Amino acid sequence: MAVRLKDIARDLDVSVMTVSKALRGAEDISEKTRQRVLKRMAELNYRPNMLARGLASGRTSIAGLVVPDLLHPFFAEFAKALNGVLRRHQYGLILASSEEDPAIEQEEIRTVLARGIDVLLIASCQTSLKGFYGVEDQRTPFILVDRNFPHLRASFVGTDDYRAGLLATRHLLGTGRTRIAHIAGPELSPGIDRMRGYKAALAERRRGVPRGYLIANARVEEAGESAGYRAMRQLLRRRRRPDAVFCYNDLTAIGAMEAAIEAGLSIPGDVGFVGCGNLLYSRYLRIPLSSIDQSTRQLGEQAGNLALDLIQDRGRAPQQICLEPRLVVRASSVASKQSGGS
Amino acid sequence: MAVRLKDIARDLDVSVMTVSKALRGAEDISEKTRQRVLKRMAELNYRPNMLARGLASGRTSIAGLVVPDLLHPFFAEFAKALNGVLRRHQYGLILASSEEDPAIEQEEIRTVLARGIDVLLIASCQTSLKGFYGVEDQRTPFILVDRNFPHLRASFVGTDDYRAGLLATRHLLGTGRTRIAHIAGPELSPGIDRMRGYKAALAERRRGVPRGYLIANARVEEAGESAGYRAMRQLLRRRRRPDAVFCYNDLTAIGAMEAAIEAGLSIPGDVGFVGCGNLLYSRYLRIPLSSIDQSTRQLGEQAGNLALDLIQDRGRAPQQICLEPRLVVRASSVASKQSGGS
DNA sequence: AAACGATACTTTATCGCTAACGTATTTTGC
DNA sequence: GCAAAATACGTTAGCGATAAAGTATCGTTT
Repeated sequence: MAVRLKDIARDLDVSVMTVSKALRGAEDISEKTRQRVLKRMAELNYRPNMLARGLASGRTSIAGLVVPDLLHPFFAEFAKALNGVLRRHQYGLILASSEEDPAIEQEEIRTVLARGIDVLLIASCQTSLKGFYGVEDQRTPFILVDRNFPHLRASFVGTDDYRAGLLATRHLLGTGRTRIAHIAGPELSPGIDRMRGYKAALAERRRGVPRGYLIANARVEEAGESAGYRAMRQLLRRRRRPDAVFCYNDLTAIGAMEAAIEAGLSIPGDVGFVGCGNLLYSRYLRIPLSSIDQSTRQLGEQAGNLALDLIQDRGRAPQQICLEPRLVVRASSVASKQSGGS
Repeated sequence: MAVRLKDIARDLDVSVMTVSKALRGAEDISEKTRQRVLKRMAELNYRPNMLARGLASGRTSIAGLVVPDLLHPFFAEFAKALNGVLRRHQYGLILASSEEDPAIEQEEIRTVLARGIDVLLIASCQTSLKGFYGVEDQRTPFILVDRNFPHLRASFVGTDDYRAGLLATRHLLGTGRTRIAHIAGPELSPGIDRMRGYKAALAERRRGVPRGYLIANARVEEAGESAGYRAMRQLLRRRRRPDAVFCYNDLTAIGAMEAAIEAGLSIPGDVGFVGCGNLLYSRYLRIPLSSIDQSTRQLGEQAGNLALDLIQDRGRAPQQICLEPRLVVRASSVASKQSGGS
């Protein structure tokens, strides 16, 4: 079996407690004994049993992350950055996916909590706060990621989605488009706020949303491209077809552009597109996609740092971190541009 | 605090052990008592403390996964599928990334092992077996994923990479190409085997590898596209430039195609490309990419099932699961095709 | 009716580690 | 030179669960 404190204690003829203290750098240990202990630990390749430590100390050095979809590049990138921060602080990451299903999400939350995680990060797909009761009355600190609940006084790390919608739509207006449609996301904060931004940008020009130009698509997350494809087909059936579309995210935009190309339209000539998320691959697409960059990596890093802070100081007030979105212009919205941005 | 067995035992005036047995469906409990216990558990929303259970029973219901890069769509897709299988069996997943660094990998392996995982899945970036000593002499069963060590008698789940290279290169030969280059991957089993397949396909036509047509790129994984870009630039400097390139993976191919387009070449007219991995986005690229599909999702599912099997039956002999690769032809290699495959 | 076995629990002893307190031994102050 | 304080270690008592073995209670068998 694995080496235990007990083994080292026996070897050195000291108590288990002395070894434990030396390991964790406690104060009341002589330098000499500590060195003896550490030496022996190195020889035996000792690693503390984290289950036992967690059970005894109440801290596991594990963070839990619950996302709707691991495969979605946004969450993959987020998870990677988060994991990097955690690793550097000797923290582990236990991962769960809700598959965009509120019921699974609740179950997964309970499961990871039962594993004694020190902090929970969650990109929730709950449409109401109801589903959050389980988390709230736990002692475990938690951070909402990407999707916020306006009336929940909780920590949040995400994008200013209202501004994202604003920037995207302003950009399309700025390129002279007049009939701008929006393929909206699910009814969670990002989708709602991006739509609000879209409407606000139109309102700045004293415009409203043209009838039938707002496509709601509750299940857009699950099948980004195909939902985008279907939504675009719907838009193309309008009497006056739009000359630009702001899409909830890049995957949606990919599908929407496919539909446009299939219908024989030229991009960005006949119709311009802007997505959101600025996925790694968006620049390599058939028509490089203009997008709103969310600084996903920074989001992951900030979330990691906040998580560590919350563990350190349980009493700390919830903190809201909202990164500024940034427009990246590529060929899908502006003719002259071959490619651009990062 | 959370509800414990002790609380339920007190409420029902039975011993903790009785409650524990009722919970786990042991035989020597009366139906009546079991129902009483389960009822009370439901009322109190009881969840067993998995740390305590793990410590006492030696089984944590957690699998560990160590990958080189979470962001790489192959591993993201694999992880998603794996996680799906595990979730359905009430297993958790603890995730670690080696960032393609053998030293970090070893550290992460030790870390996850110290957390008492029941099984380890690992896509290793060790170039030699040396780094595997730590895993081998543990009791924890493990599965090699994607990257195999030929002389290690261990379980493996991955692709027949030799055949992948063969299929890709045969396809390019079949479209009448005569000067086929290869941008190779790192010196791990997939890279080595795909290259072997490439050479074998050429040999079938009594051809060798033209001088300078084989670009080795040790660090290709870390920065797929930029490495592919650089490699292609190198190929374009040859006196006779290649008329086709088989790329180690799709990311490499994306970068390589960028370089070709930048050099004013037409794809697939002047030069054809085939990648490997068939990423979700490969069909939406500027020029839809022909690729070798690895059935990544199935890989994840099979790995999950094998992992569960290994936990059930520790003595079981190592099993090697090698899925058949499948060619997906798109516009990057054949002019007429607009798009194809799935 | 004694013996047996099945049934349905309970008791005891860990799992490996840590928090909190306890106790020798040395150092310090005056 | 003696008490108080500091130093360095040890003891005890869990954390919340489970494995293994122990014990009442009962119906059955012969």
